[in-house]
Amino acid sequence: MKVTERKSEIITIASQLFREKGYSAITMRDIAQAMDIKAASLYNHIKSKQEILVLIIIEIAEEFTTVMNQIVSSEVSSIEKIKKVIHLHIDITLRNPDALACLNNDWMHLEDKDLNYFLKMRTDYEENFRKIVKQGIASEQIKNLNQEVIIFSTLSTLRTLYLWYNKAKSLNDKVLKNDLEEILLKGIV
Amino acid sequence: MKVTERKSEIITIASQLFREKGYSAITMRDIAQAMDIKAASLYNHIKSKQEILVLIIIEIAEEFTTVMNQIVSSEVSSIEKIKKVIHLHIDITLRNPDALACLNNDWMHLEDKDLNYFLKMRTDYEENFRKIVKQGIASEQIKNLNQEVIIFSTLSTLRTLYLWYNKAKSLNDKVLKNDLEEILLKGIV
DNA sequence: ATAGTAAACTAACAATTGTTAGTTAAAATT
DNA sequence: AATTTTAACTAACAATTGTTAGTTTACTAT
Repeated sequence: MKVTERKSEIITIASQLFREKGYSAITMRDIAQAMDIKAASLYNHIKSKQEILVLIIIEIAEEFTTVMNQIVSSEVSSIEKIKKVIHLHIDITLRNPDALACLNNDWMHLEDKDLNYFLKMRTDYEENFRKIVKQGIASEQIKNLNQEVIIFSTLSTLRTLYLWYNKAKSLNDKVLKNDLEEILLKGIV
Repeated sequence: MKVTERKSEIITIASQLFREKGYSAITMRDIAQAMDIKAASLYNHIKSKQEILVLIIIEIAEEFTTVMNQIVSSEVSSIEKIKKVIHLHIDITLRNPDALACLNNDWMHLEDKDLNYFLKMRTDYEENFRKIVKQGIASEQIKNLNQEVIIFSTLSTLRTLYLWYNKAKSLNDKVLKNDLEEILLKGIV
């Protein structure tokens, strides 16, 4: 199933619009207008509004899943694994901030098997992260604080990176990675 | 302008529904059904769908604004101020997780002066937080890392606390405050 | 040149949207 | 007891929604 030029234009523009007002608030006419065509013309390229959402979200989710699996099964310390997770989020966010916003805010509008597939990936991702943290606490590389609090405080920051994209853009990619690592691992004090 | 019993019921139920699918995806008929009445009956209590959104969001935003102003002008160290900000977020989140989700996800559907008012409060809030961090760096209580990265990593976690409400609920309020303080200030390593 | 394809168009649809008007029944106030 | 208020109802509206059908236009391959 080849993704044509025009089709990926739709996905890009839809991501931007979905990001601004959410999937439900954006109409096919909005998307069409942003592309300077009529709403009906969109259907030459995509099969439904829902398909656009699926294409935006699932690809990103799969990338997270793939790389997280590699990280978990790699032979490095827990701390190094967490650093890799931080880099993963920064990389994807800088490359695709709108799609990430959409993934974060509109995943619940996925339907049927796409929704289930997404939720499975999300749960697995968190479970993998939990594994890393557990391992880190067991090996005393990570402080023995409440595990869930560690997980959510870290993931919260990583998942909402897209909100700070504009500031992050003006930052050097290296500085961002470095300072974020430092803050998430060693705190601000 | 007194808020009647029934009116606050609508606000509570609407918050829950908005949280699940977003403002745009929830219809007046959805809200009515959840209250076991007809959509038209809602208009005996509220003047529009938009008014519901305003009532949900603005009250919370004003509470953040008020308390943040108190914190900034209090005579304690930067670290103590940040601790107070952490407690502020935890307190409001535990008390009102649905409204907070709504504030985070649906603020862009506010209109005209309500939108401007909200954005002003949000900017001021961030500016106040920035002041605290600046002061902390200047007095060498806070590490000299990129200021914006410190701000966004902290606020990201605090703003999405509502996502972890269920886990947080099972936690002791004191433990949550303590561990979150520790993590945000001194890191996990 | 001819035929085929890609991608736009117009027109229209059935369903759903927020909201209003007018009515009714019960509760509260006079 | 009479009146007003509260809060529900039914019915309907005009606008907007995602989508389909059928048509047209221009480029591509034969």
